[in-house]
Amino acid sequence: MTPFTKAVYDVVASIPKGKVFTYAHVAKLAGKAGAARAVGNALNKNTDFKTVPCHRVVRGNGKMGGYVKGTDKKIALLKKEGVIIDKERVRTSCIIDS
DNA sequence: ATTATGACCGAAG
DNA sequence: GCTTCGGCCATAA
Repeated sequence: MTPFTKAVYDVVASIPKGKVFTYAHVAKLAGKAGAARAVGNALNKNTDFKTVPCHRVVRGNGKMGGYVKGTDKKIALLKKEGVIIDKERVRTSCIIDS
């Protein structure tokens, strides 16, 4: 595991319940702003939502990125946690992209 | 060092 | 709205 990946995990693990981060935002908090693509790559190798709730990370436009179980399962989990979903899309109000 | 890859992003049609 | 294209970045080989 690389330092960047570790940073990404730490950030993702700090995402509050009922809210979601964008890949770009996670990248920025990880110290590598703009490395959204690299973030997705790191999450792809570790789909442990027990230690890393990767289902709380969505794309900049609110659409789903990827998920081992499929975007539908990811949406179901988010809704279950209290995140509002609009037609396969996360409500902007629930996305933390400061 | 160079090439290839991927859960991305923004602009253009 | 959606699709396509070019550009970004960290990793692996």
